[in-house]
Amino acid sequence: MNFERLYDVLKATYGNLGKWWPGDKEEILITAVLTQSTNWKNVEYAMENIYKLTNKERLLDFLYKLPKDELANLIKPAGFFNIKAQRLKNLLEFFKKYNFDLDTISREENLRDKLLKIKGIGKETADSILLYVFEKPVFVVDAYTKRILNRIYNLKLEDYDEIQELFYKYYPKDVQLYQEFHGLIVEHAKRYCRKKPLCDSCFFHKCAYFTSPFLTY
DNA sequence: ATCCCGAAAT
DNA sequence: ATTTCTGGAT
Repeated sequence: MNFERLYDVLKATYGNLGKWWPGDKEEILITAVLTQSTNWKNVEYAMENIYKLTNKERLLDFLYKLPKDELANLIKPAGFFNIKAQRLKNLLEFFKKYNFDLDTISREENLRDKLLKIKGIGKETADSILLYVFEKPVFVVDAYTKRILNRIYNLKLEDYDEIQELFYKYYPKDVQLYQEFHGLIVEHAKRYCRKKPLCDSCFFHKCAYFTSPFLTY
């Protein structure tokens, strides 16, 4: 199967995921950190704890003012809570400089580089924020993306930027497309393309469009 | 390569 | 009981 058809096949399989990342912009900002190497259910538990003490309108300002150890206690179910509490503090400190005005931040030059300077915000988290919060046409690369490229196309790429360029080369820079594409990749990886792959029931295993000679699963 | 961490998924 | 989770820093 041609790489440029991957999106259509995934979409035909899993349907319309739309924006896929749940929550409003302020919420996505927080969950982008909480979900680092953590399953989504535990992120929901952490957000539930937070919303016992505040509401969506005051979310960012509330977390900014909350002492770090209290924040760590709230987000405990999300794991890595001490590190993530510090990372959220670092992130919120950056946003505080703009009075949490997302529209102003969105207009900043070299926003990706500015996000990457925040300790605890790596390429994947930065790009997730750019794509789902600021709605920039940035493709998010994650471990699932690497796994799927490896298993379906035998592309053993490790470099983040190189993988990102691959998607930019074959797909138009479109926010809706990238938002849904990343979601489709995650959903497919969670359901079938796991570390221990479920190839027997995987769609790609007997996909009529699949013609790669490098099928490894 | 290892640490950070709890909890779901298997 | 063990593995894995919408990573990043050291």
